[in-house]
Amino acid sequence: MYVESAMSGSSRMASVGKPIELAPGLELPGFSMAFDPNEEIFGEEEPTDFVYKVISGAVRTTRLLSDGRRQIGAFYMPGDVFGLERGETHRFSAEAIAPSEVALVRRSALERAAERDGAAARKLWALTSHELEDLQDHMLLMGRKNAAERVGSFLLKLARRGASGVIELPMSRGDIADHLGLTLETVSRTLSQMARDQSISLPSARRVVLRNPGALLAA
Amino acid sequence: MYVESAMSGSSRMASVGKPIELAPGLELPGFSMAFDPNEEIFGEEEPTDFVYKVISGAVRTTRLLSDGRRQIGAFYMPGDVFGLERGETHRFSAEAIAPSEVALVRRSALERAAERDGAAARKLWALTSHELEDLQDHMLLMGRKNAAERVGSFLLKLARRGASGVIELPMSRGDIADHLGLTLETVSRTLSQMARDQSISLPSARRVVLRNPGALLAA
DNA sequence: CGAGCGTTTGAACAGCGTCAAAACAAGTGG
DNA sequence: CCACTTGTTTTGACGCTGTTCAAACGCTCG
Repeated sequence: MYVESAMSGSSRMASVGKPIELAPGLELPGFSMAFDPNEEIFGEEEPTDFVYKVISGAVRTTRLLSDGRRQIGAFYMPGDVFGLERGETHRFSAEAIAPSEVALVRRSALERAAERDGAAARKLWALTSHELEDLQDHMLLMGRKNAAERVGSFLLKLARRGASGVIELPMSRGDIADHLGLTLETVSRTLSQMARDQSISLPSARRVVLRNPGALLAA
Repeated sequence: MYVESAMSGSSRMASVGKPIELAPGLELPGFSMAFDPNEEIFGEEEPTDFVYKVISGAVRTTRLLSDGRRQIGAFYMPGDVFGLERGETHRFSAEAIAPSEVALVRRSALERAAERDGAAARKLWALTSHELEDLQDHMLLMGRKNAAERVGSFLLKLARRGASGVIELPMSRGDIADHLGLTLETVSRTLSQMARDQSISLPSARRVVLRNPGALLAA
């Protein structure tokens, strides 16, 4: 969808002018919207009019090759900011994975804040920088790790944000596969194998408990 | 090597206090150094005291897994800035590929400039942002493209910067492989195949001429 | 001319992908 | 409450792409 056209009169806008905290100490006026699973939040090539933050639910950013092959750039969980780009148009599309509430801040508001306030500018740079660091880790994963190492690294990364030892997976096997550069069958097989090895347990398909995190470690 | 310790009295410092143009309209005082092929410019975990710019030659940034598997993050050609990170220590090491001259600018000088001048801060953000975009393309390449598509994309990207149709490769097959997530044998075989198909010609191992760029295109 | 790398090529192998089917979970309507 | 539908996950059998191991080739530079 294209937000500009959906904005006026949409019943899905939860509120307007609410302060949104994009980073610690960086609050800007914005509003929030609700999205259903698989609903597009913004599309590739659309203008970068907004910056987004996940309030609840989960979001994926995706990129497609002309023949349909898909790469998921990242998953965003509550508190994460996404869609911050310097160019005029998005290079990824973003979709809700689960029912999600997403906060939107106008890019123009952001730019004015960065103009006025050096500290705000630095915080925005930090957001981009952090995304870059994540991607650098991911590049090593995709370039040089095997299937078990990829899935293991993915689980460990998820575990790091969730405080408890139980990981709730909002995304499907196919989403994980398209994020890790594998097929959904390989992801499923790898998880089954890890469960057989007692490295994890799988109380249900979307729930993982780490039993032996060390066994998932690669480098 | 660790520059701080090598700086005083080094005969390799070509000059001091020279103005270095990190981005169009962003000049900062710095100095330049010469590096031999395979010589380390900075190491993983070293403090991020400098930002670097290739004057001549070529540079690679690399990351290692504990068992020696290597991922090359990017190749930097004359005019490119590298080593700009927000954290206190580098997440990659950098080595010269060919005999190279590299300009160094103190990070502290950079930070003072960004503090004073909003435009300078924005240019630094743009550098990080551009690196992020490159990496996003690379992620799609590594996650979803086959060997021929990876090598093809790599050649097309190199061709885009060199104005002429002839590409000079400063890096080895092994370097290309570690950048694309392949083995050096696969890179070599793929290039040979492309030459057989008349998509390229290989006047020498380190020189590629694009004969049919369209055939290299993937998506 | 010979030594030492880097590159090319070959043959066998393995990891992951593809295709297919069955099992499972969740929601819907009778 | 159960039968049915739909989408997701698991599992199996097989094949291909890219890796591994190995040898030959060809630059480049003493």
